[in-house]
Formats: sequence, structure tokens, C-alpha cells
Amino acid sequence: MLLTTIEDVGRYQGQQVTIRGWLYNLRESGKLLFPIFRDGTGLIQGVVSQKEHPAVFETVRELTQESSVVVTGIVRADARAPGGYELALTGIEVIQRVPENDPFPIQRKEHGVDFLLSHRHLWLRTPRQTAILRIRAEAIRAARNFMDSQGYILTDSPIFTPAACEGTTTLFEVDYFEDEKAYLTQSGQLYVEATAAALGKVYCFGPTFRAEKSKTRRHLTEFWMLEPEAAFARLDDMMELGEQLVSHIVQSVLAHRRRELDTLKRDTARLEAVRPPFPRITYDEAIAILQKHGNPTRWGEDFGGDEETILSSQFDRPVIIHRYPAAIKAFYMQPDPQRPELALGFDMLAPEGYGEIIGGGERISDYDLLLRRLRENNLPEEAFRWYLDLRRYGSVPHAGFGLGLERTVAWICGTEHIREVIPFPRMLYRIYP
RNA sequence: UCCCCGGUAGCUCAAUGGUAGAGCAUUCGGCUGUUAACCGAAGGGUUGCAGGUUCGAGUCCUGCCCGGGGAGCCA
Repeated sequence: MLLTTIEDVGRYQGQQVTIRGWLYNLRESGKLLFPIFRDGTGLIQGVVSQKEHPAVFETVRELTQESSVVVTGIVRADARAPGGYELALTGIEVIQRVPENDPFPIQRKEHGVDFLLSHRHLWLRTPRQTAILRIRAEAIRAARNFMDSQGYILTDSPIFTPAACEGTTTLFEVDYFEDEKAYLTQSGQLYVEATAAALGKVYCFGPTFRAEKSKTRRHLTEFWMLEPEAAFARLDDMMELGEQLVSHIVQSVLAHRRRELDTLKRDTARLEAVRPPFPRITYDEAIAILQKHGNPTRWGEDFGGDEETILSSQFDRPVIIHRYPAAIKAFYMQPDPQRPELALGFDMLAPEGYGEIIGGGERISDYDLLLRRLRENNLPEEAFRWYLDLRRYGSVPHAGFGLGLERTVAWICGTEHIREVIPFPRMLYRIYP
């Protein structure tokens, strides 16, 4: 018995192989059956005639969608078969047959969003979803490979934290630690600032949580973020690292997940263009572009979805916007020495309306200034004592950023909604399954 | 939290205030190259919930529940 997978079946033309998987579809034409099997690596059409294999024919005829099976057959190339190869069945073992009075809920047709999300555990089996998950995995692999290759050390940040990283957003409170409130982290950044002072160049990559009442196709309550941080790095260093990282992720997906992008019908020409350097504009220039397009945003205001769409549509690759007004950025942002009303921070906007995929910049390294900012933002000093310590013992200029994984993958995949690019999305009003 | 949209068969959707339907799925029958196969037949309904208007409500009104999109906020 030659056990193989569907993606490797082309190596075994003319040979008898065994494949383990599930029935994806069954078509019938008189005394011929055309079952399509899937095994996670792809789809393959089987064929069996009643005349040649009556017992196999009867078993296959009774099969229901998503029944689990072990099938054996002869591999042969056939242009009429989807995928180019066909399996002439010689044997079949049914592991579990889905009962016909309780059929697999996901049909090969359009479904509504609510239904699909309620059946996410089964929806994941469909070709579009498996393609997305493969691209997500490739994006993660590429991102970690790139960071490792640049000398960054993985130092993951804690999930439970004693205080807000940025103070403003709503946090999930955890009632467990005695005498002290705890929260689920909304960013690992503060902790990589500590490990950067230990190791030089570091990054963390893990889930983050935002208890915002955000109901849009760009938001999840639980999402993954990759956050590099480097001692002695400045704003320019991080803008360059960000564009190299994003380019590397996109080019790796193009190189290794072409088939999956085809499944998604993604226009890959838009992705081919994603190579350094990315356009860089200042906040001042962004305001000028917006005003030229009749947008009413005034200097000092932050950008919303409309503004991001106008700005990103000016370019064929992600655009970096830097030096925002300090007043609309986080408390820890280093002021621009040339113009102290500006912060040395940047955002990267994905093309095609997918929004902000990176936010970052230089951190305040001066103890007194940081303490003043903490107080101005009414943040609990006690919880930030360790963070202030980083400015008492060998403080250095340092910078970093956070890359939102799901927004990045949603953009690469061209999905309508971010919820499709994480196996089990957590959103406002949705925790099941 | 606010604004907009929606909820009818397992799924996707129709139905001028007047007998609740279709396609898909399921079951049965037909077809030796099917491509979301096709052809024929059958079963399948507390129209989200509670009130109200009316001779009569899926349809109109009020409240509630659930979901979607967006704003704010953010990656």
C-alpha cells in the first residue's frame, strides 16, 4: 500500500496509491460515479464504474458529503478531471459515514455570514478557507524567518498585564490576581522595550485583545501582532524594517502560495508591486493630499477610514505616513526635536482600503519626560514603575512597531472581511464556536 | 454608545394587506465522462419574540431579542 497525499499524487502516475480524507462531492452519471475527495492538501476526482468494481461502486454511491474514507486507486492524468489527475478507484474503506438525515451543513454554494460564522468549525474545511489558512501560515513563517534573519531575538510578552499599554483603549479585565486588577494585553510593546535593553534587537509575536465596541470588517477583539523593538534604532530604521518585513511577507506568499492565491482569485499583479522602497509622506503632506481631494480633515485631527482610503489609493504599494501631531499619538512617543509638537511615529497603510497594518516609532528615552507624559495621561505610576526603570538604568534611544497580522493577511488574500483570515475569529457579539 | 440595514423551509432568497413559493440540500427514479452535472418525483413552515390596528398581517404600528455594515477607537 503506497500511502500519499493529494498534492503529491502526480508523482505516482500509473501506480496504485492510498489516500485518507473526506468526500467533498459526489457526481453521478448512470453507471459511473465521480466522487471528489479532499485531504487538506488538495482535491482529487475519483472515478468508478459499476461494471468494473460493483462493490466499490455501491459503497461510494451511498457516501454522503464529508464522510471520512480511505480510498485506493490507480493514478492517471486526465484533462477532464479537476486538478489534472484522477484516481480510478479499486478499493474504499469508510471510516465514518455522515448520516443522510443530518447532512453536512455547508453546501457548495453561497451562504450568509451569520450561518458561516456559527459553523466556523465546519466552514474551515472548504477550499477557500483552507487556502486562506495556508496563506496565513506562510505569512507567519515568512515574518518570523525575516525577523530571525535580521538578528532579532524572539522574546514573547505576557498576556496578563497589570495596566494598559496605551491607557486609552478598553481592556478585558481578569479577576484572579489578589489585591490587583489584571488585564489581557492590548500590545506587547512595553515588555519588548525591556527585552530590547537586554538583547538589543527583539520581537514578540502573539495574540492581543481589545475590548472596543468595534463592529467593522477591519476589527477583531482578539488578533495577532508582531512587534519588533530595537535599542539604538531611530524612526528611519523602523520605517525601513517595516517596509522590508512587509515586502518579504508578500513576496514569500507569492513564491510559495501561488495556488492558494489562485483559489482566492486574487489579482497578484497588485502584490508583485510590493517591493521597497515604499512611498513615505509626512502627516503635513497627508493633510495636503486630503485637502486636495476635498476632504475636510484639518491639521491636528486623526485619520479615519475615509481618509485612509484616499491616502492609500494614491500609491501602488503600502504608504508610510510619519510625524503625526503628538497630541493624537500614544504617551510614550518621542517628540521630534525639530518640531516638538510632532511625534516621531509612523503608520503604514495597506493598499486597496485595508487600513493601517503597522503603527510604531521612537519611544521616549528620557525619564523626566516620560514621567510627565504618564501624569498628563492620568496613568497609574505604580503599574509603570518598571517601565520607568528602563529610563533610569542605561536608557538609550529605541524604536519599534506593531504589525497587525490579520489585516496584513486579509489584504494579501483580498478578503472582504478580516474574520476569514483567523481560524476562530472573536468579535463583538461572537464567541462561538 | 450612536446611525443605517436585515430576520420567511436545513441553506440562499421570493411573496400589491387576501390560499406561504422557488432553487439548492435530503429521499426515490433515470442517464457510461460528470465539472456547484443534468432530467423527473416526494417529504419539508409557530414567517425572530410579545403586543396592537384590521373582516383579514409574512406585509402596517409599538416594544424587545438576535445578526450585519458603518461612526468613534484602533492593528
